[in-house]
Formats: sequence, C-alpha cells, structure tokens
Amino acid sequence: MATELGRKKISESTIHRLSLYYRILSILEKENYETVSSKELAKREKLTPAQVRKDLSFFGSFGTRGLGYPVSELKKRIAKILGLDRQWNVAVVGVGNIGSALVGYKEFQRQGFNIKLVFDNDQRKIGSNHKGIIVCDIANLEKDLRENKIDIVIIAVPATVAQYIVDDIIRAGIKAILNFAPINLKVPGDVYLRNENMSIELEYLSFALINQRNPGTKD
Amino acid sequence: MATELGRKKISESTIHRLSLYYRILSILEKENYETVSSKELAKREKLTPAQVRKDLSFFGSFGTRGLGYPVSELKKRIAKILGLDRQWNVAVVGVGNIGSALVGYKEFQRQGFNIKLVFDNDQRKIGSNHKGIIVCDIANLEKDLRENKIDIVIIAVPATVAQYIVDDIIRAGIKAILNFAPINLKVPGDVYLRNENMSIELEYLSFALINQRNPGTKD
DNA sequence: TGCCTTTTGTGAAGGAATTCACATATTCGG
DNA sequence: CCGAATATGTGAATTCCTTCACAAAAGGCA
Repeated sequence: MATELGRKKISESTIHRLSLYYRILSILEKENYETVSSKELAKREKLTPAQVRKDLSFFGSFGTRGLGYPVSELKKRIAKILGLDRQWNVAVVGVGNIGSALVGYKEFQRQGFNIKLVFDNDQRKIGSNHKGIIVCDIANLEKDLRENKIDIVIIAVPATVAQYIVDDIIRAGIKAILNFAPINLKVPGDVYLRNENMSIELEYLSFALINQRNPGTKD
Repeated sequence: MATELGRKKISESTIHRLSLYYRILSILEKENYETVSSKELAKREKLTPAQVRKDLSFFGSFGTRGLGYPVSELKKRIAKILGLDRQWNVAVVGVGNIGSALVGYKEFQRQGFNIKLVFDNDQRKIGSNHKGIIVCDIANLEKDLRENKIDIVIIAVPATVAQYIVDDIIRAGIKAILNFAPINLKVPGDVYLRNENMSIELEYLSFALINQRNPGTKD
C-alpha cells in the first residue's frame, strides 16, 4: 500500500506517525521550545530516535546536526505534507450519537477540517440547528455535496444503510470517505476509504487483560 | 510488542484482524452461513487467504480441509480469545461530545462492554440521567471505580486534565485505559493504555488527496 | 471404493519496517 | 579558534510480518 513520493516508498505507519509528531510539535510550540531532538520526540511518543529521524528523512532534511529540529519550522513542514496547511470542506452524514459528537469536535476545525454540511433522514432533525449547522435532508445529498464543494465525507449512519449512502456520495464525485459504520463498504478504485472502528481498541484491551500481554502505551 | 501465547508470538495486527474476522463472522452467522473459507473471509476484509489462515493458526486449527471454517464455532473461539465471551464493566469519564456519544454507542454493549458508570465534574450534569445512567461526581472517582468493580476506563475529558484523571484511576487499581484525549498519558508499566485518535484517519485522507496515493480500502 | 476437487495448516521465502551504527555536521565553552 | 559534546541523516543489519507453495486432510461423486 506504500506510495511513491519523490523516489522513496512512504509507509502508512510513517504517515500516521507524522500526525503524532505534528501534535507534539504543536504542544512544544505553545511551550515555547525553539528546537527539539529526535530523542525528545521519540521519548514523548514511545518510539526510537532512529525511527523519528528516518520518518522525517523521507521528506527532506529538516534538522541541524548538534541542535535538533526547529519546532515551528518542522511543524509547518509536516502540516504541508499532511495537507493541514489548507482548509478542507467536510460533510457528516448521520446525526446520531457519533455524528453529533463529530460535529461538535473542536479538534477537527483546529486542523483545517471544516464541517460544512450535516445530513440526516429524520424529519424531526432536518432543518434544526445542530451546533451551529442546519441539518440537511439526505434526499438532497448528491446535489448539496456538489454545490458546497465538499472534499471529504464522514459516514455516521447505521451499518444497514451505509452502502446506499456511499453509492450516492460517489455519484456526487467525492473521493475521500471516512467510515464509522461497522461494515465494509465497497468503493471504486479511485476513492480513498478509511474505516474508524470504535470497538477495536476496546477489544484489544480486553484481549490484553485476559492474556496479560506486556503492557505499556501503544497507539 | 508481541506477546508469548503458548509458544508463538502474536502481533498486534493479528489481534486487530481477529476483531475484523469476528465482525464478519457475526454477519455470516446472521446470514445463516454454515462454513466460510479463508478465501471468502479474505475477500471481505481485503486481505489474502494466507493471512487469514496464518492469523487463525496461531490459536489452533479451527478449520476443516476442503470445507473451510465453521462460522458459529469460529466466532465463539475468537470471542473467547478476545474476551468477548464475558462481560466487562466499563466507566466513561467526561460527558462532553465524545463521552456522551460513547455512552449511547450500542456496539459496545453488544460486545460485552457494559458502561456501568459515567463521570463529570460539571455540577449541572452530575446527578442527571444520561441515556439511562446517572452521571457521577468525578470527586468520587476512585471510590466509585473500586466499588463497582470497573475493569476498563474510557477517558473523554479535555487534554488539559486527562493526566490528573488517569492518576486517580490508577490509584483505584484500574489496569486498562482507553484514551480519547489528544495527549500522551503516563501510566505505570502494569497498566494497558490505548489511544484513540479521532483525527488520524482524517489526516491520512488529507495526505492521500494531496499526494494521490493509490486508493482503496484500508483500516 | 477410489479419484478428483477443495481448502487447510505451515515451513520456507520474500518483503517491509525498524533499529543499529557511524560518518558528518554543527554548536558551545573556554 | 579548537576540542568536546551533541545530534542528524542514512546505508547496512536485523527483526518482524506477509505471502508463497505444497503436503495433508476431508468431502463429493461416480
């Protein structure tokens, strides 16, 4: 699943770790750190310094030998790589438990993911104001997505209807989908689909407790 | 990070895939399938048949050559492995956006994760009924966790206070924590901590859109 | 019964990700 | 300005994970 970028293969785990570095760098920036070493970064994320350096090296030489990495500068570079230096238009489909939590989740906006539209099929919800956003009728999904130039759609509907929604979304030309429904969705080859499985980490904890794995932090 | 079990090392990814198999098997069971091949299982999860067989082989020989795996039986075996054949007492700390979504998330109960207690520090919320559960005062966290024999605690408080909460929780003897706060928590060596990062997959989509990775499903 | 088909279970091979180890570059103190 | 200390960047080594490939087992059918 690794991709070419320049000439090297970048693994999915490297991208995920970039997200983690970005978060740490935001904190360090607030704490007025000027520079940070791979050692320090590694310590905060329970990784090895070599891992941090290798991850970053895929994208260039951002550090200074003997000193470390400039915090603000590195943060900007990672933002650029991950596309967090721009604004994304996001829509959420389904204003149930999960959907409404996501609409109110401040972290998204902070990273440039702006929830522009929210959809539901429940007549009682449609038209109501949900955390500053009017709930749209799912009947107009395709049209609304197009007209509002939505980049990413988050699926937060019951598993039973998720595929129908996805089919609609794809017809609207959407190329990136984040799925919270506990089901495997089918999408064409040119659409990016990621699944968010809320149970999986709880199940891991359950397994760990039973089998007494060697504990510790892990993402 | 892999653990001994019997004599073989089980990787984290194998455990995560067991969760996926479990979900598929539940669906197949409802659809009255008697048996399923590694090929079919693989197809549904976008994996290879060899991967499926190897994953399962770590825990025993569950299949029949020429036939495949017995759906109900395999589901039970995986449930046993993951600890989904028993009930877990879970507490949620923080009844904000995320916290209240989790309390209402039916999928957890279905898998044996019973949310028994919910905590907040907001006087207006304490004592109120939240989806059938009375919100407890976080001041009594340690005592309540002990008295209710809580196994797993879910952290859904702001990042700024998460560490204090965790310290309390650990004092209460809790050994498994699922953290939704966007911060790295410190826990003793004998406590299992997993982080749920709601932004990470959105960031991956952002990266993918910018870099035109080869698309497709991935968990 | 015996043969053909299917599919598992698993060592061995191959590939991918992580860590090692060190040459190289830079800062800092005196 | 020099030497000691620090920390990057990266090929090579290692470890870990996935896939291959095939022997072994079971079912189905003539």
